[in-house]
Amino acid sequence: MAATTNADPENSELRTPSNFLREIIAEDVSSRKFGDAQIQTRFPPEPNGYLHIGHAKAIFLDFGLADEFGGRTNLRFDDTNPEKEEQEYVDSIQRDVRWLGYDWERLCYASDYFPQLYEWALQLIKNGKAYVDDLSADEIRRYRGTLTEPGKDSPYRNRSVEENLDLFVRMKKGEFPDGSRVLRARIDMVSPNLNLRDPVMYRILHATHHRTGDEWCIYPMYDYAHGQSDSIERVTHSMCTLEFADHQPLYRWYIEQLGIFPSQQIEFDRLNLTYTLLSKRKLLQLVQEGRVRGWDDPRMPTLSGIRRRGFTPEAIRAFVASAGVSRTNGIVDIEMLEHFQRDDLNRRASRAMAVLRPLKLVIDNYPEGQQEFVEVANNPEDPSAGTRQVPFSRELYIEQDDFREVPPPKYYRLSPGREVRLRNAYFVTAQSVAKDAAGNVIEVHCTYDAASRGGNSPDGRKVKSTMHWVSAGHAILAEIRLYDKLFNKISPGDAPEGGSFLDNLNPNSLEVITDAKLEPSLGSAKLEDRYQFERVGYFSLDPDSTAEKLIFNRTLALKDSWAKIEKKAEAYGNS
RNA sequence: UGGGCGAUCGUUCAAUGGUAGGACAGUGCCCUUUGGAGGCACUUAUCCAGGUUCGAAUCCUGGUCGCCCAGCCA
Repeated sequence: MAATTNADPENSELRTPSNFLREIIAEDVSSRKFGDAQIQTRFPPEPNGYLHIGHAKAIFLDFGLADEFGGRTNLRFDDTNPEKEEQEYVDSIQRDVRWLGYDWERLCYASDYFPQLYEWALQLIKNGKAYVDDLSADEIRRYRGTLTEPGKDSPYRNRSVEENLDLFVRMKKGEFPDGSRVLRARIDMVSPNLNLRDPVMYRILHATHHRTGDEWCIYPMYDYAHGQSDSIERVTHSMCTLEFADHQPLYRWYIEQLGIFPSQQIEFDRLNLTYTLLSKRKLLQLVQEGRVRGWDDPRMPTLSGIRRRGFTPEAIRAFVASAGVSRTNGIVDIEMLEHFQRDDLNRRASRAMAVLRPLKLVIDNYPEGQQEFVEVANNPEDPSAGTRQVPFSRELYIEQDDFREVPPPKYYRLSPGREVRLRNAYFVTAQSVAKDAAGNVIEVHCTYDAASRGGNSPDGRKVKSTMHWVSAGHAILAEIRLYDKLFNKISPGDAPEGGSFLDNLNPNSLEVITDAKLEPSLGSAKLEDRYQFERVGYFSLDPDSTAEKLIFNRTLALKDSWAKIEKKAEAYGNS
């Protein structure tokens, strides 16, 4: 299996109308640019952090496009910098790619190509295309020139092939300390493209690599490793993000000098989301400083974070497909992601009743000690999901928000004298309230209409509101974690004057409710189950959950038009 | 400021010289045993100035604005 996307053109769900990447590939296929070679792509993360929603776009494109053209995709770890890379990240990346719904043809590592890359470096030296430079990092930077000034040649640029060979071999043997020498490509110190001003190919790094251990003490740079790795894997279309566009001439230069398979690089725009930070470095900082609980904190934009939050791969794929691809740098509204997630969950999530902030509701004319079961649809969107029995009794919990002693305009829920429907159960009319010493309503007393069982009155009486409820005597207790945006600024990476991006953190991004009341069926919830707590939002079990203590995460709240009305009223001066 | 890339509704992606369209967001109405979902409708865009053409978002010229590049990171 290559990928679980849509090889079938009939299945248009994930098809965007058209995009420039698909057109390039289609053109290359019809012109037989690569002869009989199949379309080959690769997803090439560096294992130096966890994958995030931005990577989902690259994954979707790399795997999805290859699949569309009957091609294959490799997962390749770009592990050329041992100082930042770890096995933990290698593992998490594989887990996340699979979770998104993709499987790779081959699992590759740039480090597997170290011997070949080394041989090729020797070849370039012999051809006079590479040299060992003794300049310090600082000197190299100064010799490179600037954006507007040309660079100048290193005094070591014209060493003999023999001397370069000798020095490079000894670099590999470990005869020199870190930073003392580098191998550079001999290209053009006055090129307007800085990447072509004799770029470094190898640096000395006496560091232990997570896969090759201490076998190497010289490591190839990204530019020297990436194109050749593509070429080795016979990658036809090497898609990467826009910031690498300036590297393309160098990518081609190495391949041409070596005369190897002509992989081609194509750049597309990165995914940016409002209120979302997608910088690996800054996400790492949040984790290291304990600003979040870890890489999989449900507020994190990492795939492991949003997975824990309850997001689904189907929704993420649909979102990424719909957001499209281009070469502009824009920022997609986070609400678009949320829309696709709600849309997916609305179709699939089992409905349940849960009261987050309980208020006791007592039905005075319901016989004490009596209980009954009402039949409830598991998913009104999907009759095949069946029904379940939910216990009902004299004492219930309703949501605090669902009762107002003095109802504001347009408030349809329960208030003294008003009749509403308890979902799937009965009509009730509020009669009186009980208050604590501070004057807070702690109990609402009501009467019910026994003839309205199931939720309809035989006389055709209408009510304006339907509310969820949980039988007090049957309720199970749970902790609920409510999440809000991690940052309260559209572009969280933009630091305020004299501050840092941490100043943009939303102090209220996590709210924990410890005494939510759930209907009994929720007691058997499993990690992979998705629920809609009716009228509240989408929820799923958190891995912290135990048999003794249920913990649910709110994936997303339901759209709330009453909240909108309330907010508007407030804006108009509480009229 | 040298080089590269780009510019279409508020946002995002289409339209490949021939009716500027979809999605998200927003607004209004309808419907509803979730103030959810659904349905209908509405609002809003081709960066600017010239040119080519019967016809330009698209091609040409010149501007303007934005992003990226001066790691022995990727």
